Amino acid sequence: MAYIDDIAQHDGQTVTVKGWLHNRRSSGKLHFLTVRDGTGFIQAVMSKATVGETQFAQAGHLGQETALVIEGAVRADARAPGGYEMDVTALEVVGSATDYPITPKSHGVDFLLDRRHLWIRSERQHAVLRVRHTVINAVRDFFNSRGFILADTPVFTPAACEGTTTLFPVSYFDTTAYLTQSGQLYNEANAMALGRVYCFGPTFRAEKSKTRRHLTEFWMVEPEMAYGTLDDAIDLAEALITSVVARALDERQRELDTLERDREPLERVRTPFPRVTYDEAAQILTDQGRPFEYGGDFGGPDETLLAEHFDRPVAVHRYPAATKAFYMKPDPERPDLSLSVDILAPEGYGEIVGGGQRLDDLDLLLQRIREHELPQEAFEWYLDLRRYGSVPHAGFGMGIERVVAWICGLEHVRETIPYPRLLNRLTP
RNA sequence: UCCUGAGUAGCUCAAUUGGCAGAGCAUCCGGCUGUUAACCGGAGGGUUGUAGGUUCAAGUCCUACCUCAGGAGCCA
Repeated sequence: MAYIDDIAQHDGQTVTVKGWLHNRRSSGKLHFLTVRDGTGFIQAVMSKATVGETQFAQAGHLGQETALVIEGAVRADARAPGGYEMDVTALEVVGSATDYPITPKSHGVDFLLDRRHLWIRSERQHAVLRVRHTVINAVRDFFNSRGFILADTPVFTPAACEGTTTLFPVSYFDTTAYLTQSGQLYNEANAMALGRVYCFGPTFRAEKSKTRRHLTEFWMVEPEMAYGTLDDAIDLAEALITSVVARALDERQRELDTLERDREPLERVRTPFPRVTYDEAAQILTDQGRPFEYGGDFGGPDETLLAEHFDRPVAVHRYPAATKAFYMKPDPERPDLSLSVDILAPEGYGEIVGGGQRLDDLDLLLQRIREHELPQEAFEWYLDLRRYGSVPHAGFGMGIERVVAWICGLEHVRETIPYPRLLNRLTP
């Protein structure tokens, strides 16, 4: 028994591989069977002279995705796509397959998404999901090695936390709960308890967005640091992004090749990142002749234009307070600005990080809650954090799917998660 | 919610001015001892998204609806 991924260790040996038939080509008295086992792909060569007439004929009728076990000798061969191939001595069918819908030719997005449970068997999807795996592990290792404590926040949240328009309501016994759209508020409580913390889980937004950057269910990692400042948050985000990209480049070369990803832009991702204020960013856009109203948030095309100015991710900080959430701390030198930051990925992948320093003053926070017309009673527990030993603190959220889409060079974030949830798609 | 575009064979797409419904792949049959989305020969496969309308004649023109895609707003 061997896995294709480490087939090179078995050169010259006879091994058994358990997998599925990915593709088949025939040439008279030879069958070329591309077999996949989840770890990789290998070409198995079956000769009529070796296996005999009956088995050879049977193998000629195997459908794509037939589950099978093959036995054969491993041999290095320059003609084989993976550098190695197997000379088949025995083949056993474990589960048959006929008329597999995803053929080796091209398919449309809708067709593939309807068959996402099968689509993930393809080579490109293997590559993307392996990169995702590496990104997630790199994120966890990054925080774990720096003394951050994983403290996950609830998925069910009570009513009316941040305005309900983008929240998914769910029936919760005799009341209504909402699926979380951020672990932010609980993260702050956790930071006051444990110092430096992070949460990492799915978040939900009922936004009616149909763009290549949006999912209704996506995974977000959110660190929060007690006694942290805006600059600390930017430093941390910069180090995190750099670390994750380096890890993907190091561990997933083969996958990035499969995806035909140009590695050069990723290799430029090193600290320090350029940092510009919102005002400076607005100036850049104005200089580019882009019609832009000062005081508003940047749109998708604005972000792309801004990112094109730099050779690596760019941190845009100090957005107008009016565009950001009620818990953002105002800049002491310019109270109309907030101590906030967005980090924009290159190549049009948009905002991958959003965060900042939080409001730690009780009276000002109460005022903001009133200004945003939020129900104070729902925030009493959050206000307690300012009543009992309030300290400066900062953090951010990073969207995993956007990071994976950027690293893989994909057109759309829907391929970065096994089962994407989109505006009009809840199945499979 | 708004803007733009697209729905034709299992899949990806053609079909000229409104005039016989086509190809490649997949499937089935046959051929080929080194194929790389193999190739070669043959066969089967259609309520042209749905419902109306105009016309001698509609895949093609008109109306409504449905589905999908891309984008805007909003966001990670």
